[in-house]
Amino acid sequence: MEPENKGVKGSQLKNMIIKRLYFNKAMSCAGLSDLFDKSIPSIAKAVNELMHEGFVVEHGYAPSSGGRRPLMYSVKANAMYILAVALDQLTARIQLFDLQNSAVADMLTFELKLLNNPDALGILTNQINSYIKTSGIAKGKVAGIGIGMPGFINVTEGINYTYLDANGSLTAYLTEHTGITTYIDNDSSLIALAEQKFGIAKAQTEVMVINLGWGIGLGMIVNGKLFRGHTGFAGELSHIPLSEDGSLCECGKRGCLEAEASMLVVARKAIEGIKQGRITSLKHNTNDHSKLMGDALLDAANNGDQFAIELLSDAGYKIGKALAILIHIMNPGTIVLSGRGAKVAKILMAPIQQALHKYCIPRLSAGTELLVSELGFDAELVGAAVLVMENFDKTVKAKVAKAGA
Amino acid sequence: MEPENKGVKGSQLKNMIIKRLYFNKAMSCAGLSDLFDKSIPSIAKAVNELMHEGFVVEHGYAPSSGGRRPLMYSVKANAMYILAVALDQLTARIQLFDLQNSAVADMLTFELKLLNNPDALGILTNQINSYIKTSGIAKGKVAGIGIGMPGFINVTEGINYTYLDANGSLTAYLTEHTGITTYIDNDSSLIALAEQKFGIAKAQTEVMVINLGWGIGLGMIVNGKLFRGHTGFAGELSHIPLSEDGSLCECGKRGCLEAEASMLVVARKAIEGIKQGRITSLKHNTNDHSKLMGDALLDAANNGDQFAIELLSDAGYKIGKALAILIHIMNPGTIVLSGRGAKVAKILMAPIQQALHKYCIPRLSAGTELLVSELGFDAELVGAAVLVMENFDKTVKAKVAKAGA
DNA sequence: TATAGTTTATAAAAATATAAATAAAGTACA
DNA sequence: TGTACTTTATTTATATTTTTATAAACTATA
Repeated sequence: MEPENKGVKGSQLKNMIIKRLYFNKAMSCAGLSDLFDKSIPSIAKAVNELMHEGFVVEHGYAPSSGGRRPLMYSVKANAMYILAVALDQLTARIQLFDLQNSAVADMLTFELKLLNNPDALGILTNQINSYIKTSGIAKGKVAGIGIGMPGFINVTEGINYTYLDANGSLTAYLTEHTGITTYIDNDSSLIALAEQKFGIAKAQTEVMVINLGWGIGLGMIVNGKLFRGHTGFAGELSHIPLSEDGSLCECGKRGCLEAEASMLVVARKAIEGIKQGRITSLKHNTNDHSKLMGDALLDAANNGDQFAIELLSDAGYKIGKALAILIHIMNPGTIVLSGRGAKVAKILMAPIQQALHKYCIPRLSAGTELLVSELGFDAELVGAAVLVMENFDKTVKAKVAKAGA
Repeated sequence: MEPENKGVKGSQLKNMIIKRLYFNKAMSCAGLSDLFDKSIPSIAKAVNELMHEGFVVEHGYAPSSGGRRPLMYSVKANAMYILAVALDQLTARIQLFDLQNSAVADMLTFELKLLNNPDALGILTNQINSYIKTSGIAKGKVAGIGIGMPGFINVTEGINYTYLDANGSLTAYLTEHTGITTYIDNDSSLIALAEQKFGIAKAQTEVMVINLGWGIGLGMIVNGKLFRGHTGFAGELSHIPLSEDGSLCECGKRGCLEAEASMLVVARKAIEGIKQGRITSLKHNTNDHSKLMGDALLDAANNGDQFAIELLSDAGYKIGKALAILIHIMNPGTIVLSGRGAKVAKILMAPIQQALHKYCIPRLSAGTELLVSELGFDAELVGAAVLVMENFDKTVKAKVAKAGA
């Protein structure tokens, strides 16, 4: 009936090629042929069409590997754009990227309280719309919106059961009110995705990414893909029973990692210590609010404050014990320390390694590399952009407005 | 050059269909078309060829779902056979199955010590060859040999680094000396595979299978597939740090699950208890050997012996604590208690559930079903057969001798 | 510096798979 | 009981994809 449905299969191959060229810098027809298990003529045809449509450009010749040099192709950076959104409990960040993950507009940061805030969704929608308008980029050229946020999320339905109640699917709501296909996922999952696609764990297939925030999150890459478990709760590292006699956790149990080693708990310990007269540069920080103290504490530790380092080392050892358990079960190739706390990761490394030596079978810990994120605080935004392109080959919808020369 | 290479793609589709019909009892052309994303004519052609070749037979009409009833097809049971081998430290089992997993020859059981036994591989090879000969089945009709065994195994290379040194690839050796393509895998992994394909966890995608043997093994099904981790050590549940002050484990650490709750440890505790004069029916069992005591203990518990039940309950509670950790990290849909100890699983269930209540976040344990294996001791053999058919679509080799009417 | 061997690219012919049309066999409901 | 709607199966014409052959560009080696 509809003529635009013709050749859906062919256009799917083209979408797969765009997606691949987004993740890899450049590829040859031969490489794509191997990857997709399609003949070289088929790939060449699709690539040529994509060039004419303005999505792909030639990228020069790669060095020979013993024969004729392959002509490389890469995606045209400004053929499409991706809107990335990163939310935490209090703050929202919005950033527009091109297809080479370069920012094409200044990042927008604004306060957005998620908990018990019925206005939050409306504010977010307006901010997204006005941000795109200000950027001067046509909506038709935005491939999608990716959103990372805390809470328990049903990815396929696009529902966050904890925050931003949209009376149904949050992504459906945003897709309708922005005119751009929207995807959401858990913040820790997106950080993991970013680290595996563009970060320190690039191309690794078994990666555990620790999101050191106010809580302790875990994003799991299993078999090269995000793993969420049967009901979406996988990676609840923060509430495994670590010790019998630990302090009481908000979840009602004792000895949880989060109740012993999260940045929030460390900050509270700092406040307590100061009240009891501990000598520390944090003393001058009269602020009694845990989260502000947390930020101050991280900086103090990096500046050599002994009390701050002591508190972090204690937390690190406990994190290490949890990682030992994780290594035994998952045998990951890589563990990445990421998130807000990544900036003190170097201080955490020593006690973590110490705990791994004590609690890990050597042949197991030997197979796992412990690394610190280089993306840092940007990881969640990058992950949100990745989320959009991860879904790009599944989009059956009409392709983004023709790219033009 | 070689004409038999022609149509490899088409024959691969046919192998995929045979594999699918091995796992599902019967399927229609429409169903296969959906599954493989191929057109119905393509599937119909392949199915008809397979019928003429004697691999597939009609299986009657399925009930209508609102339209014309689909004609179902199933694999011809005696078109091919599978040789399954299950090894533990001391005993070997060999069994020949048809494509409907029915035994077509009596099971062969014989002593085979794996540790420090240079003759083991030769004996096993001879036993396999003579078993097939005795069965009267032509070697050309055996699709493959699947072997499950303890030890650290490199599946792709077919090497067991712990036992049965073949001076290289064990599977290559056996393939050469039997003339039948051979595959090996870890015993716990194969038990998991069996439970997911033909056991209590059929068609589940996130399954953790506990192999309650002399040690405590874990086979992991993630995303519907066996998961082995980055270097093949995933699922080392038995050596995670459970408590700070537990007894010393063979691995050199303290508080490991295996040192607290394995059947071997429970048996040792029983021997000790008897020496200290505990009242128990096991008293009459003068045997001081842990493994024999273990078997006696399982039976005594099932017969209501209070001392045996007490020991097992204690072990069960510790296993439950470990499962709580596993649930937090993996969020599996199903946990199956399988292996040698499965016959006392009902006794273990109560203390395990008790531990889960104590150590698990409710919304997590609510998503996981705890089940007892129905395959029992046969699981490893079934898993070994499954292993062969799992690889059936990857076989590029000349197909098994024509099935004939 | 030839020569043989690789790898990549392109154009034609050949093989293959799919969509569309049609038929067959059933359900659901007025 | 008949009509409309589904689902499955088969045939044919069409479209697509892959071989195959050929050429081009480069490496390695005698």
